[in-house]
Amino acid sequence: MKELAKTYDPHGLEDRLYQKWLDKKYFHAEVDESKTPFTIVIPPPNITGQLHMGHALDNTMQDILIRFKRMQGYNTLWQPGTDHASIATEVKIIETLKAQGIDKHDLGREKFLERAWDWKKEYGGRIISQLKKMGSSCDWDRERFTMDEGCNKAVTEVFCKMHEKGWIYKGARIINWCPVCNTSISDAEVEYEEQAGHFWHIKYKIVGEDDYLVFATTRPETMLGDTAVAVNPNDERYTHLVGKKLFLPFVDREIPIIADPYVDMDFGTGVVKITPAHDPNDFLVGQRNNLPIINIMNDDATINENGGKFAGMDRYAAREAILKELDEMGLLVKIEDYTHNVGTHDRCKTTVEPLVKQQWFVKMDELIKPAVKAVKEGEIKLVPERMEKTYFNWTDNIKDWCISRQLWWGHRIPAYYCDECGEIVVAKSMPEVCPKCGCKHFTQDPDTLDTWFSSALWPFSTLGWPEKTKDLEYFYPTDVLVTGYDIIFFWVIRMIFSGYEQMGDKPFKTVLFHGLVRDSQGRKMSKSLGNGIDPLEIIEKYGADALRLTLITGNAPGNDMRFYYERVEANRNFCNKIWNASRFIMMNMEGNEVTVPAAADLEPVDKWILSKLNRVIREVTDNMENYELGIAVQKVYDFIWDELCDWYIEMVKPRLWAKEESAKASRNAALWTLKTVLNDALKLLHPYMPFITEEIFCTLQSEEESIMISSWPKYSDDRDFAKEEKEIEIMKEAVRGIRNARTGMNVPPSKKAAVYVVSEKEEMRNIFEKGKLFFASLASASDVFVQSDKTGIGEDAVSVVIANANIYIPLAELVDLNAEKERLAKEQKRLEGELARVNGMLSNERFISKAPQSKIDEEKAKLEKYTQMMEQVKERLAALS
RNA sequence: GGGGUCUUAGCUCAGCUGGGAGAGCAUCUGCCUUACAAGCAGAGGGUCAUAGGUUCGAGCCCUAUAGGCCCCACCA
Repeated sequence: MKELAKTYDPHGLEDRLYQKWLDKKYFHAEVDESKTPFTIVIPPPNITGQLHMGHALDNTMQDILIRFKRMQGYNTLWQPGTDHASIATEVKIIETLKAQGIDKHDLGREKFLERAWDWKKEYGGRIISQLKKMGSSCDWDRERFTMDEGCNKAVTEVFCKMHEKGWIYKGARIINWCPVCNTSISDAEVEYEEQAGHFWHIKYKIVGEDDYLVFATTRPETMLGDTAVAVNPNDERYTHLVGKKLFLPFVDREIPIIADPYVDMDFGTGVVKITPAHDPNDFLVGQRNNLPIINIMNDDATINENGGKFAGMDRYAAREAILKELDEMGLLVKIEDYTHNVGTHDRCKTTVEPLVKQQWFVKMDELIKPAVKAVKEGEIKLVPERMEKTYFNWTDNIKDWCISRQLWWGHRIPAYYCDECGEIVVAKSMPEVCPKCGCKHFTQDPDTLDTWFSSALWPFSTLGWPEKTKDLEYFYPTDVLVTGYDIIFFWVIRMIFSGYEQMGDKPFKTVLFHGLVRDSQGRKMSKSLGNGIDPLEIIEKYGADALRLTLITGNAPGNDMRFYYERVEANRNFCNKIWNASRFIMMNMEGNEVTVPAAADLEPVDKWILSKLNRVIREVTDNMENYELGIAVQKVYDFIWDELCDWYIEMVKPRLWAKEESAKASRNAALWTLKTVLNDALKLLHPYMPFITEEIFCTLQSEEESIMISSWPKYSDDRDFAKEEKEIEIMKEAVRGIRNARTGMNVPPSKKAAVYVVSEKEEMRNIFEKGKLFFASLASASDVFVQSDKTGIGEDAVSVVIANANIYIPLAELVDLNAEKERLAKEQKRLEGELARVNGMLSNERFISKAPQSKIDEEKAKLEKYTQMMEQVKERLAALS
């Protein structure tokens, strides 16, 4: 047998085992009709990205599920890949170019894209290698990219199909514009941020009258684009003015006073200036009232030619200039401080400018219906369930999705414009002839698609769609999607409606959400704060298993968690604990051929631990099936550390030490039990801690080639030993009592003493008789005497009361009678409390009549036990006084 | 404005369908007991935010209140 090193050192070991798994192709999945598939598609990380704690958590969860199901015998596929992340990547490349003094536009589209692909080559692989460090068992042979040939094909296919259906259209709508990134963005990409601003009260002169109309605005520069001023139709203050005109300064335009219900009479002056080109609400008012739309801004948010003398100024400079002039003209009535929410671009934090522009949109009203139905009817399950509220909140207020981006890195929109007549042709490739004018020259739409357009197709595009592949037929729909709740709108919903629309079926059965990993102070980890913790550093220092365990324990699905080094350390210590326990077991197996013991050779302790393990297997499996990953691993942790290491191994030591021939069968039974329990415990732990479990497993039994393809342990009725479990729990209680009493008396562990177990019940005497050997060792006893009365025991002994037995430790020279009385008095008080509680319950008639019988029986048993113990304590106290 | 979520031991958090409050870390006391001091044995520490309600029984279910966090919408 191989030997394990003396302390656990993850270095070297992790890379070696990961390479072994790769070499053996354990991660690879092929269609196999004889097996049930279990599929997870990875949320593709951005090629700009480095592995951060969020990825670490996300991928650990996926790997746990995949490894669990693989061991259960499913044909598991974890489909990996990366995302081109159009805007994020483009921004990064522009930055790099800028550092070299190159402007994107000078470089030109083609050269720029060459650079982008270079970038992909250089950094696309980085995150993948980092995922491997985590132990992720993805099928790397199937690695995909959102802009590879297959995904491109899927994107084009979807675009054309949906356009044909009329669900993708081009139109001039008000969209969110980022003047820094120079592109439109979707509603989901706008982040609202509270900012201190001002509320400027301005007045316009009423045409033909000597009067003015006062209104307030937070963005005075947009006045250049005003095409009306609105009041509420029910506002009697202004009814007489509706239909009249106002004079708009600077641009010398007369604009109407209109009535529209959008205006809130109680807010401000009850008058709103209407700028249809630069405000979403105003745009709607404009549509209702047929107002002209006057765009006053260029793409970089400077004022355009429609802004008269302010043309060319930046939006904020124009604001200052306009205010100054209005003030000079006496039109600025007052300035209020005002805090309001300002929309910013989530990527660059620039204040977005609502603009009216021609863009491509996805019509959402019909598309969303199956996605709503699926979640409502439980076809798709969200874990935790409360995420459904968030989901429906979005679907209930869905707006059309602006999908065109004025970027270069991404899927170019398959729309072609006839150079002659401007006819738009949407097609999979450049059309030959214009259907309208017969011309043969086309120009493709320069815009690209929102990066989420392609990731929405990820669950089926990666399996070969639009081709009807076997993979698609076999692995789709996938089983679980694991992701953060922060991208539920961006990605989860869009995958769901895309799945139903393109595949006619859900993309996955369950969505398992996790929260954010925060720093120890609860702050988001971010570059600007510099509080990010690099998972690779943690792996370097503590090992991937310790990191994985830290990310999974002590937090519930969908909840944010804080990251503490102390917790990683504690989990590293657990690694060491398993390592050493395994080392101990193997040391003792050395030179012994361990065989399956005869049933009669198994001692009660052996049955006790087997029975405990059996239950842990059932519970852990249940928890994992229900995605309670943290609870599950906590149970394995407790089982290994508390039951196996702190109790069972200690109980079994004397049997392992015994060298006489007559003890051989017992030693073999102990060794077999140790090996069996360790083996199954390792299996239960493997999904969480793949490296250490593999290393030990392979050392422990050379006949199996890897734990990751071994079978998941199963609960078995044959391993349910209720009687032995009870017996050993009684002995544990006795041991604890003795240790407690000894500590209370300040007896050092080195000081051994005889222990007398006195019980009138033969059953009790048998239990202790059978466990005498380990009982002596655990209770620091020089000798253990099991007897039915107090023969040979002096009164000056420490006594420990357990149900149906009294344990005496004669330590004449050490016993302080007063302390002993005090200890017993304390015990008496505790029992009094217990009895009061039990009696209270049992004397409550409504409890007796309404509580289930099992609960009543339970309480009755307790009453009996405590009554009996109380008698003994009283007796003992009487004897001492 | 709408919705969600949290408030449990000094700290960070678990606690599944209601049936005697748990973990890790920290603190205190003993132990280098031949797997492990990254360890072992023990101890202290909680009116489970507050107030009501449902129930034989509430940390868990319902209502209200207070405070924290988050999401969505956004009154110009």
